Formats: sequence, structure tokens, C-alpha cells
Amino acid sequence: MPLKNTGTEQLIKDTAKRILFAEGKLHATTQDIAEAAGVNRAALHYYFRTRDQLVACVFNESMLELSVRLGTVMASVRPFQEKIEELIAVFMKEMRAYPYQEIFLVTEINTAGVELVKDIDNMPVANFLNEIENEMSAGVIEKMNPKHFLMNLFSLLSYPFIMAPLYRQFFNLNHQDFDQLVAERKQLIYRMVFK
Amino acid sequence: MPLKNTGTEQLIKDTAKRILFAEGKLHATTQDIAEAAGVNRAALHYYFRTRDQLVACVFNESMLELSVRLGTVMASVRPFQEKIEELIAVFMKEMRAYPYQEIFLVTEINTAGVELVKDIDNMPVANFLNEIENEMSAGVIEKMNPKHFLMNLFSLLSYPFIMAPLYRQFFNLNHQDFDQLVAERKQLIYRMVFK
DNA sequence: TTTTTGTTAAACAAAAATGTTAAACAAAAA
DNA sequence: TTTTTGTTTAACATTTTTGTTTAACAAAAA
Repeated sequence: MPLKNTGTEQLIKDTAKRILFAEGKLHATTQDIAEAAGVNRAALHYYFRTRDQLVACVFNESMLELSVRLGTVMASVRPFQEKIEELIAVFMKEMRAYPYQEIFLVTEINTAGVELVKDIDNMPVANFLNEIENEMSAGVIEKMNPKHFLMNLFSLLSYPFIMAPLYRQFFNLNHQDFDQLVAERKQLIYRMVFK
Repeated sequence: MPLKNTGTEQLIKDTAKRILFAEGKLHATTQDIAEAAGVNRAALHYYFRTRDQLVACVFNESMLELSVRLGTVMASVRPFQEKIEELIAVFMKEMRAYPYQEIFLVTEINTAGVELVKDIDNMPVANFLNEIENEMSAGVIEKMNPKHFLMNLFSLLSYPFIMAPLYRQFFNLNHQDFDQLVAERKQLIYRMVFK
């Protein structure tokens, strides 16, 4: 609980997030993180006691952040199509910056055996599912289980970013060409969901 | 290079794949793997020298297997629509059994810094991209960059399996209900790509 | 100024994970 | 049978990673 706040605590968290979520190095040690942050490894202990607590902290913040991001976009008072547009923009930007954030969350859940995380507010999702269903009835989008609609959307948005290292292989593309390719997907996805 | 072959080597590899690809425990130690396989940890060293070599072996086999699976489906001599049907069936089955295989590959590439893996045969993919383009010209499927068509397909197929632990949270579903939901996707995806 | 508080680093200690060796055992070959 | 070969185990050694302690330092407060 530092009061003077030289930003070191935040720096460590941000660095951890960069290494884990952006670089996708899920096996990063405390050394790796401290080094990348330009601080002594003991500083890490000073702020977080243990590696597990640092990881737990990053996990919780990330989980909350994801929840808030979802909630904000879904609960915003705007026409449906604008909302979807917003959702695509927000999540694509996030995936570009932190492609492995959700992967980190899932592998943490798998290793730590966190079965059901409480305190997750599902109301925004539940309400949004209803809104989707209404749009389907109105004929704006294809009729299906609205959960599928959401899963489709997030799949199309997220997966190519995560698989980039493999897709560059299989498509024989360099970084620049691949980045250009995925940049095209913003419009493509929008057109896909509104058939 | 065992000649007697008691199946232990294969058992170790299979167990490693189960823990890494199926259970998604990407931090598994040699202890974890040996224990799960029911062998002494030294047996692991006997067959693979080091942990890194075991992981490298699993990585290479997995990479090859993925490449072969892709090639087989894509190069099969069948009508396009049947091919897609086959592709969906094959990859969904694989994702159900080993949801984290591609994630493992990607995170390994990220940590080991394997930039470009040589010896990957891209001809099947290249040919299939042409085939897709022809079908687009024929009006069977929506016109777009055929790479997007493939990325869309694999995204829709794969992502929900990987995100299962999170989606169960956000949708408030138990395992059984979620399994039923994703089972519906086989038909849904087929209908989606053929608009 | 001295004191307090927050912060950092260096050195050390403990634990965890990995790697090595040598010996025992079983089955096939000589 | 004895010998050889492949396999497995137990015990030990090393390395890596993590955690702890102490002291030093800087800035604000008294």
C-alpha cells in the first residue's frame, strides 16, 4: 500500500500484462518481468509479496476489465447496428494490442482450477442477448440462438489475431501483409453479421 | 531409440499431449506428466533426454499432424461443398478432443521465438485458396479474399471451444448445456458459409 | 535539522524443477 | 545357461526460480 506512488507498482503490472497478453509468453518468470520493467526482482516482492499474487492481481484486473468493457459496449444506449459497430471497433483494437489476454485467463482457470468465478455481473450480457433476439425478430439479422450470434462475432474478431504466428506460416505472409489482411476484417465482419 | 518397445515412449507423449492440448495446462512440469503417465520421472529423461526435447517432440509432431490434417481435407478429390462439410466435421472433432493444441503451438512459437518453421508444405493451402476463389466466381459463396473465408471458417470452428471456460461464465451455462450449444454449431457454420 | 515513510537494491535462503548416475530387473539372444 | 540389451527405478546433484532479510537511500514531515 504505497502512498508516495512513484508509479513502480503500475509499471510492474503493465509490464506483466505486456509480456503475458501482448507477447504471449505465458511462462514468464519474475526475472523476465522485473527485467523488462527495469526494476529489481525484489521490488516485485515489495509490491506483490509473491509471484502468485502478482499473477492473481493481473488476472483479477483483466477479468474485471473484460467484464467492464463488455458491459459498457453492450449496455450503451444506441441503435443496435451502431452498438455492433462499436463492439467490433473496441474489441479489434484490444485484440491488436493484447491478443493473448483471453488465452491467459482461460489457461489460468485451467491450471488453477478456478471453476466458477463469482462476482461477475452477467446482466449486460443477458440484456444484450434479448436485444439481439429482438433484432432477429425484426429481420435485421439472421435468426439463430443469440448466444451463437455473439460467439460468432467474437470468434471472427479474435481468433485470427491469436493464430497470427500460424496463419503467417500457412498463408506465407510477412507481418506487414498479415496486418493489412486483418485490418480488412473490421468491415468484413460488420457486413457478415448483417448478411 | 527403443527396440523392445513397451509403449512407454508413446504413453509419455500421449499423456503430455493430453495435459497440454486437452486440459490446457500449459505450465505442466515433468513431474506432472510423468505422474499422469504413471511412470518415474527418469523414464522421461531416458526417452527424451530433457524436458525441452519432449516439448519439442510434441510440438513437431503436432505441427506435422496439423499440416497433414489440413492437407488431407483440402486436397481430397470431392465436390467443394462436401469438402467443407468434411473440414468442419474433422476440425470440430479435433477441437472437442484437443481444444488447446493450436494455442500450445502459438505460445511455443512466441516463447521459443521460432520465427518461420521451414518444411511446411503450403501447396494444399495455396491450391485450396484457388478452389475457394473459383467457387466465389461461380456464386456458390460470398465474394471476398479467400484467406478471409478460411480464417472465418476456422475462427467459427475453433474459438468457442477454446473460450469455453469464459463463455460458460458469461452465459451462465453448465458443462452439459454448453456442450449442447457448441454441438449445434456444425450445421450453423455450414449454413453460414453458404449464405 | 532529525525523523519518518516509502522505495530500492544487494546478498542470502529456500523451494521447485530439472538433469544425472548407478544399480536392479526382465526378456530376448547367444 | 550366460550374456546382452532395453527398461525402470531410487538416490543424488545441479540449476532455476522464488522468497526473505537487511541495509541504504530519497523525499516529505516534524
